[in-house]
Amino acid sequence: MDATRRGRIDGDEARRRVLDAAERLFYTRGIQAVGMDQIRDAAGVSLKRLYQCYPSKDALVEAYLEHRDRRWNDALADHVGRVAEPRERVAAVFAFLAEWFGTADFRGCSFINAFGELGPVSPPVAAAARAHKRVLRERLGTLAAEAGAADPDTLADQLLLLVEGAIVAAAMGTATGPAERAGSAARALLDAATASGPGHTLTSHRRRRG
Amino acid sequence: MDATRRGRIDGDEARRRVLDAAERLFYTRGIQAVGMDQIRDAAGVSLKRLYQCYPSKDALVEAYLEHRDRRWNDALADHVGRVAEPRERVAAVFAFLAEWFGTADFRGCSFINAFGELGPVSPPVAAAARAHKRVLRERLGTLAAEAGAADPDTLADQLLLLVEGAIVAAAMGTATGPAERAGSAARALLDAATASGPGHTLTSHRRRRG
DNA sequence: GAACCAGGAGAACGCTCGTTCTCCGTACGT
DNA sequence: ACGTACGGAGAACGAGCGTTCTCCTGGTTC
Repeated sequence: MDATRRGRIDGDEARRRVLDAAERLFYTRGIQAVGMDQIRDAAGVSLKRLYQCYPSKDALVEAYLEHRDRRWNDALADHVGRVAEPRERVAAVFAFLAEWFGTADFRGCSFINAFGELGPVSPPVAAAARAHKRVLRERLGTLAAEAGAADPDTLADQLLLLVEGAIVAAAMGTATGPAERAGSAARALLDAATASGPGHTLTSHRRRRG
Repeated sequence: MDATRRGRIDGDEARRRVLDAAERLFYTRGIQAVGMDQIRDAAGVSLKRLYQCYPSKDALVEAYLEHRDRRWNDALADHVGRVAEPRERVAAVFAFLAEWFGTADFRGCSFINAFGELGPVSPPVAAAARAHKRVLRERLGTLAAEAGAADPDTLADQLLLLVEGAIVAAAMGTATGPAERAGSAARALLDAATASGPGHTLTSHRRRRG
C-alpha cells in the first residue's frame, strides 16, 4: 500500500479533512445546526469514508472539542510563553484574546457554546467543556501565583471571570473592546492583589486615568 | 362566556401554563432538545390549544425570551432598588447574582445559552439576546456613573464582563463562589475608578486583604 | 331533546437528519 | 487481461419532530 495516492485520498488525509470541515462548521453554525451531509460536502469525502473515520456524529463532536481544546491551549501557551515578566504574562492572556476576537470567523468559545447547546443533554460535551475551563483556570492560577498575588486562588478566579466575560461579550458584541477592557481590569486587580501582598514586585503599572 | 371554567381551562390560563412550561423546559434542557409534545405534556393542554396560543415553536421561543428578559430585569431592579448608597448598589448586582446562582434549577443565562445554541441560525434569537445584554450594560453604566467613576463607560464594560463571566462560571462550575469573587473584583475596580476621579465619595471600602 | 360548536386526544403528514445499504466504476494482483 | 476488492455517489431507511387533521365527547342554545 502506498502512503499517498492521488484521486482517492489517503485515510489520514480524510480524517484531517473531515475534522477540519467539522470544526469550521460546528464552530460557526452550531453543532445541532450542521448535518453530516454538510460535513461530507465541505470535507469532500464520501459518507462511507466519513463514517469510517468517525463512527458517529457524537464521536466527531468529541474529536472536534478535543482538537479545539488542544489548539486553543497551544495558542495561548505560545502567546504567554513569549513573555518573561510575570505581570506581562498575565497581560499576554488578554492580548491573546484581543487577537482571537479579531479573527474573521470568531464566534465565541466553542465550549461555552457547546455547553449551552448540549450540556444538559450530553454528559461527554459537558465534561469536555468543564475540562477545558479547568485547564484554563489552572493556568491562570499559575500566572497569578507567579505574579506574586497575595491570594492567587482569588485572583485566578477573577481573571477567569474576566476572560469568560470578555469572550461572551466579544461574541455577542455587547462591550466595546472587551479584551482591552478585561485587560485593564486584570491589571488593576493584579495591582490591588500585589500592592500589599508579600510578593510585591515594585513594578507598579498605572492605568491611564488611575 | 364565563371568565373561568373548571375542566376546560380558560384561554389566558392556557397561555400562562404553556409559557411557564416552555420556560422551565427550554431553560433546563435547551431549546432544540425540547419538543412541542413535551411542552404540551408539561402544560397540560392539548396540542391544538398550544398552537392557538402560540402559532409556532419560534413564536413560543420568542415569548420565552421576552418573558425571561422581563422577569430577570425586574428581579435585578428590585434588588438594586432596595439599596440607596451608590457603591452598595453596584454590590447589590453581585448579591443578586449570588442569590440567583443558588437557585435549584440554575443553568446559566438563558440568553447566552440561546445565543450559543441558535444565534447563528436565528436572527430573532440573536437580536433578543443582544437586546437583553444591552439593557444590562446600560443599567451598569448608570450605576457606574452614580458611583462616581472617572470613566463610567469603561467601568460599566468591566462590570459587564464580570457579570457575564460570573454567570458562565457559575453555570459550568469552574470558579468557586463566582458571584462573591466577581463582587470583590467589582469593588476593587470601583475603588480604583473613583479613588482619583472627580466624584470621590470618601467611603473607602477596603477588601479583606487589600 | 336535537342541532351545533368548542375543545381534547392523538393519529397522521411531511420534513430533516443520522446511519446504512446498494450499485457501479476503478485500481491492483496474478 | 481478468477477477476482485475497495472506494465513491447517493438512494434508502428509520426515528424524531413541528404542524395539521380527524374523530369524538360534552356543553350550550332554541
